[in-house]
Amino acid sequence: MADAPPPTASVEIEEEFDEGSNLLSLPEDGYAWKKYGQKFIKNIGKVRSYFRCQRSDCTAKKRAEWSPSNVANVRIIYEGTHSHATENSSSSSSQEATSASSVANQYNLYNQVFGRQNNT
DNA sequence: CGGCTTTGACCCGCGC
DNA sequence: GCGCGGGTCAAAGCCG
Repeated sequence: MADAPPPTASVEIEEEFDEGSNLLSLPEDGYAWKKYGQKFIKNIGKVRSYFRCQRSDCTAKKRAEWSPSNVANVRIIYEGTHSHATENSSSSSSQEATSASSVANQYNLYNQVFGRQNNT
């Protein structure tokens, strides 16, 4: 059986968020992501950020794409699969991908990409 | 002090 | 065959 997840999958899921709906609240999956690159794709006229799971056993990747003129509209693309549960250790049971309603804001993507909170 | 983040440069693949 | 784009890695800096 397919023990190892088929790396053939390019993009798993795409989610779109807009400020008017969630108001600067990226869907924190509860995973720890490490930004390893950011580039402006003129082909689509958008900025693309690349995130990777910090776990060594986790090959999951996260991609953030938004327009420089509309940073409120961010498209998150999840690539790969997580081999470990979320850091949000709540119910060590099943993590339903159906409702990822995690209110965990430990990682603010907006703070990572749009500008860290420089509070003095 | 450690950890994480950021930027630049380099590399490879594909298209024509 | 060459050029360009996209993607990744590395190093350094800063913050808590």
